[in-house]
Amino acid sequence: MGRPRSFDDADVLDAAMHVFRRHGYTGASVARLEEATGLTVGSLYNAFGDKAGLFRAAFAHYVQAFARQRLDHWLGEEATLDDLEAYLLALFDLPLNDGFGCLITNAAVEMRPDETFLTGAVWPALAERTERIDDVLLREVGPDHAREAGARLALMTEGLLLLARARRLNHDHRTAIVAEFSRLRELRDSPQHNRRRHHHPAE
Amino acid sequence: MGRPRSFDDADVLDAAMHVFRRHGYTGASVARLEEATGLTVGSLYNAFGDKAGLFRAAFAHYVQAFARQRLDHWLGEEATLDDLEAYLLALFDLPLNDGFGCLITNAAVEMRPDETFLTGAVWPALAERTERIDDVLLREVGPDHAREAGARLALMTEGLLLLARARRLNHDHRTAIVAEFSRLRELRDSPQHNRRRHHHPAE
DNA sequence: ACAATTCTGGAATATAAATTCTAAAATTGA
DNA sequence: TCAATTTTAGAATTTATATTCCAGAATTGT
Repeated sequence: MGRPRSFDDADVLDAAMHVFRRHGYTGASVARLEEATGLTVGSLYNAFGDKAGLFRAAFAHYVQAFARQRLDHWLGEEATLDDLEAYLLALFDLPLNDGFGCLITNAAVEMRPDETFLTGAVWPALAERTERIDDVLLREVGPDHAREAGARLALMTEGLLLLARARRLNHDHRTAIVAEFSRLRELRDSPQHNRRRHHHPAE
Repeated sequence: MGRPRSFDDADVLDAAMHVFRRHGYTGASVARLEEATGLTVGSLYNAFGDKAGLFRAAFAHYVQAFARQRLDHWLGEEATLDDLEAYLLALFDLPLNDGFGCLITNAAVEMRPDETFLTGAVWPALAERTERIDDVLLREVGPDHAREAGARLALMTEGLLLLARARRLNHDHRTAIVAEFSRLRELRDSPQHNRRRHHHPAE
């Protein structure tokens, strides 16, 4: 049924998502997207409708194949404070800290006027991140502290990603994260703390 | 020497800065800027050169007449942790929390590709904010803790402003700020803490 | 009062960008 | 092999937007 595509969707979206991450939505010209993806406008429009459609697909790809990947890797069911710390500290090194930031955070700023995209795509992506962090905290420091610690870490995480894009992340910020986690570990390990530790009764 | 301007620069820049804050740089069309400022393109271009020049002026105006104003008000030479807390908590209420965020934070994301503007305008504006916060902390919690606390608050502050633009700021974040400051006060008031309190010997 | 200067309004233009279109190419199923 | 279908390439077009231009208005200094 017709001529088959000469490209792999995932490859194209991967290239596109990096262009959008670097240049932003408006700064990413169709010419640049052609160059980066290796496709011509015709194919791009045939496959994704228009530039906005390509962006939606690239954003969804970033969330699903990149952000969620990292969440699954570091913040799974068994994740500890160490894992959560490692998840955040990775933002300080390559390949993550390449100076272009996180597409979700960037989109939260640039796509703000597009209510539909903001609430329909950005909010869920942000929520996924914070919920995963909250899950770890709930298990590790217990419900008494998880809420406050979660909100604090949410602020710090978005701050990290903002400063990463501004190329203003430095070693002091890293130290602050490390210190934050040594404090969270104290919270976890304090004996008089009536947290409910996470158990797997069936195992 | 020629016809005088029919408008006040500060008024125009005030209107322009709000347009840029809402819509971003590219999203702010010249037509919208005309409407908001009450000037026509001719006058706008005569006064500021081009759209980029108007943006630079509006950004500088935001920093000087708005952001620095707030810093001077809350984070002066005598500012305490209470003042710093109030400075941050104001971000949760109107008129500050109008859902469009901070022009500096927004520009850090959107203007990232413009190296000249990023390093020449955004970096100094960000630095002004963090340095003022650090000054307060240095006096209040002492040099031993100021560095770490400063980095943590820098992250939290940028996180606040990011989430404010995404319309994702909620009461938990507010609680996290309040909790953070009750902890900083403990640090300040802890007797065994060998901080050097701020004195004015000449007074 | 008049020359010089600067500002204003808005139409005209230029520029840059996204989008559409068309002919050719590559495939499948009959 | 041929009809039907989809993709591809890139030129042509459209659209949106910034920018320029110019004639007229408003001022100052001489």
